[in-house]
Amino acid sequence: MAKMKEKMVEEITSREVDFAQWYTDVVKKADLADYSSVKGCMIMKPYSYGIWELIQQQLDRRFKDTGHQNVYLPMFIPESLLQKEKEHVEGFAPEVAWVTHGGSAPLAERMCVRPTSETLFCEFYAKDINSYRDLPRLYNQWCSVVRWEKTTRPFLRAVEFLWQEGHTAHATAEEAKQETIDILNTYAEFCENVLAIPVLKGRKTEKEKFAGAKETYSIEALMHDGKALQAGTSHYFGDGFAKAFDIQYTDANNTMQYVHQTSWGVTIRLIGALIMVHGDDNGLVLPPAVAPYQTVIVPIMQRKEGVLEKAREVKESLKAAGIRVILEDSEKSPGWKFAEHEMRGVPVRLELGPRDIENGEAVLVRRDNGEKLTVRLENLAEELKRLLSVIQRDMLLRATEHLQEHISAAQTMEEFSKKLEEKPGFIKAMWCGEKECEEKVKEQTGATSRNIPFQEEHLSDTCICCGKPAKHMVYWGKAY
RNA sequence: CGGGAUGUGGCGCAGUUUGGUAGCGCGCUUGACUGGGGGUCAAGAGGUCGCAGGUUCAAGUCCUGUCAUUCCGACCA
Repeated sequence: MAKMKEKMVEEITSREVDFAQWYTDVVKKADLADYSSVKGCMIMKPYSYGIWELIQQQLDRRFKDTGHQNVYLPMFIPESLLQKEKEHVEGFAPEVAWVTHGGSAPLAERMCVRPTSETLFCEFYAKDINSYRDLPRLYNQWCSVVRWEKTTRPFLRAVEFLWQEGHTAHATAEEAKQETIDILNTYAEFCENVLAIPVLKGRKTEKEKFAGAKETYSIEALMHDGKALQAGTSHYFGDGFAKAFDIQYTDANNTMQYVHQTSWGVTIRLIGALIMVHGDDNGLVLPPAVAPYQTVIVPIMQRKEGVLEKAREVKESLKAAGIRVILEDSEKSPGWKFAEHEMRGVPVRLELGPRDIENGEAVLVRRDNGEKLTVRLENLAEELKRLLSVIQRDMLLRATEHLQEHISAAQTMEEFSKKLEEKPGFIKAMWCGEKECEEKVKEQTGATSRNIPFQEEHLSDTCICCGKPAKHMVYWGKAY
């Protein structure tokens, strides 16, 4: 592969210099988001919303294919409803926004703006489910939620953010558990095949579990700077919520039974992950599957007769072939256009000038590695489709390689700290299962338990922290 | 929520130390020449300095408060 040329965009801080600054620079320069006057609430501009729409479409199709249906529930939750499940309230109460007035009149009961909708779904399910014939209920909703976070960052942590939340009710625990795992697998497959982001699947420790859940599973992704990002979660609730909200059904033997539930979600944080996994010093790099524009046509000497006409013709033919394409026909110089669309991460640039037209060719330039190739105009759509799928594949390969290279194992706390320092990433280490040790590891190394994989390796017999017999192998890492 | 930094045309900044009525670059508008890596020239438009008080003859500059952004921690998707 051709080596990417040196950094060509001065406005973007280099990743090596200051990764955090690089991130905010990319968010701005790639035209993804802007700030609003409310702290932590951002404006998703057309470009980032376009990415979100592609994420939505492709995830939604997966949900529908597995029998899920979309619904929409209210954004307000009366305080008494939120209070019904004890652990759940305790987890969310500190960060909810309260509505206290309707117009100028104080409300009899204050309501919170949903931080998540378990309680609303439960209230609904209690009415909606009567018989075993009503089960399973496989609902999902696309909406925004509000959590009054203290520090915020675009896409990674906002006060209001877009997400999908699936809420399902099942007749048996086994079925609900299966749903939890199925969804986790769907998320992982989606991340890899659509976002080109490899993830580690596993179960969360007690400490990191969702408020009110029996079990929480997550997919964890590794950012370019070696920090971990929880990219999605799937929870198994057992019948805890069902008992708190009295969600019962009559089974085939005419006896009352509690349902078993799950919930699961991914958010616009995935856009943050895309930025931090694939981006480089020239800006964003988007995998073709979620690029609002997969190709940008840059005409050269567009005022010369025939150039723009040909460019438009090419655009239409690519569009007809199902490729998302944009024609950059502004009066800006070609160099400006190159840089601009590099910042925005458009996977392929198509250069078309008088010389190319005369030769019946076009120049294609890959965003991910800078490689240039010349293709015949008559094969363009076909070649481009092939190239886009190659890019999609190469991006996943590169990210997978980066992930593999940044997973290490540690036997002692000293080794743990040293490895985390020298090569930030995931650290595999044994753990006794005690919360105290988890906290101690965090205190001493800054790393938290990310998850426990389904296939655990046996690294040693004892806990890395206390030396007592180990129960699990845990992936640890510094997290966003 | 604690610690640091910042807020001045659309964007990035200077001016604040020593109060005297706002400046630069980019961008924008119009025109011409250009065009294969952020073009050139010319002519224009655009801001009372985050917001609210206060001190003063006079505040971008000093004081108090507040809001927002950003970085580092603690909390979370």
